[in-house]
Amino acid sequence: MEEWINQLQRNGYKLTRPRRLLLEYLESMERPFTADELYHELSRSGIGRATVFRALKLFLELDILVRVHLEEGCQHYQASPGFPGDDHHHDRIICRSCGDIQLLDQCPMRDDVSTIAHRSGYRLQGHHLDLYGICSRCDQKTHGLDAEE
Amino acid sequence: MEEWINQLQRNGYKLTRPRRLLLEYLESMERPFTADELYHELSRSGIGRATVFRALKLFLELDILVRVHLEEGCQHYQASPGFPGDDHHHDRIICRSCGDIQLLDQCPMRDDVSTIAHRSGYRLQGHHLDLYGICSRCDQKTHGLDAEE
DNA sequence: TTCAAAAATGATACTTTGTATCAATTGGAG
DNA sequence: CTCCAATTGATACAAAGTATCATTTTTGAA
Ligand SMILES: [Mn+2]
Ligand SMILES: [Mn+2]
Ligand SMILES: [Zn+2]
Ligand SMILES: [Zn+2]
Repeated sequence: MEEWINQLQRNGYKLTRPRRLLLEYLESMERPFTADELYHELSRSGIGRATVFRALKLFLELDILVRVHLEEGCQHYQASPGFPGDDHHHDRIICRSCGDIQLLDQCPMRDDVSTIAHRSGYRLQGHHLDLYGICSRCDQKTHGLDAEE
Repeated sequence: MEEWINQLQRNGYKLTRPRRLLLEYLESMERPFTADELYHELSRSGIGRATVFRALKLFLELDILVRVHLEEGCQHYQASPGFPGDDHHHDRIICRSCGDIQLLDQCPMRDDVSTIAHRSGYRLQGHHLDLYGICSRCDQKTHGLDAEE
């Protein structure tokens, strides 16, 4: 929270009432949410729809939020599990049951990715990786289902 | 094309005039396109907007198309560089300049991904990987830019 | 070849997600 | 405190996609 506020101000953005409310809500939400959810939750406080979308966009840029590409589309967001301002290299693991996201503590890419890319005629710049699975919490509830890989 | 039509009928879908036109267009398009582009191109032939979206969805499911998550959103599509009906494990490399997509000939994941996931408390089910870079064709045009990793 | 059932279509209206505009408000540097 | 750039909320709009439904096609069995 403090970190988020610093992140805002460090980049020259003002800490406004709407933004503070949004950050507070964010802090209390452990699970992914949609823009709509956020809006309906906070519109009581007088926050406008446009402001919600503006803030989401800004928070994504500042790495305060991450977007979760669930199957249905791109409309879910979650507080970034990483630290704002780090190198933006976020390999993630996402729970297919509850949507929870964790950052991987190490990049599971082989050392020769660059070579593999080069075989396809590409000069490699970066990657985006999402692992999918079941988190331990959900695993306990649902017990023994499909495994792959 | 033949393969695509088989893929449709094998799964019990009818080969209709709109679908044939869409597949023909698909075949002729090497670069990613949007639903809108597709619609405006084919609406002259009397194809409805809803049909275009229905077909896109179907073709994605049948692995005839892939969706490209370019920065702006999820709205681009391209003929699948893989074979319909294969194992659906498509690690890709995408050109940041022209949007071209190639499938990787091998999975660049380390052998111990599963273990890495387990350290985060997850039972691993699969992954989605996109490498980003510059294809050789674009590389020749734009010459010497930013490299990462 | 005909023909009926199921699948698919196109028109239309609607929803969701997001952006542009703009007058009114406010945060925060000085 | 004051002032101005940044931000806001309202409104209108656009893009992306879905639900409904009466009409048309496809296909396969007779
Ligand atoms: Mn990585
Ligand atoms: Mn892989
Ligand atoms: Zn979970
Ligand atoms: Zn290229």
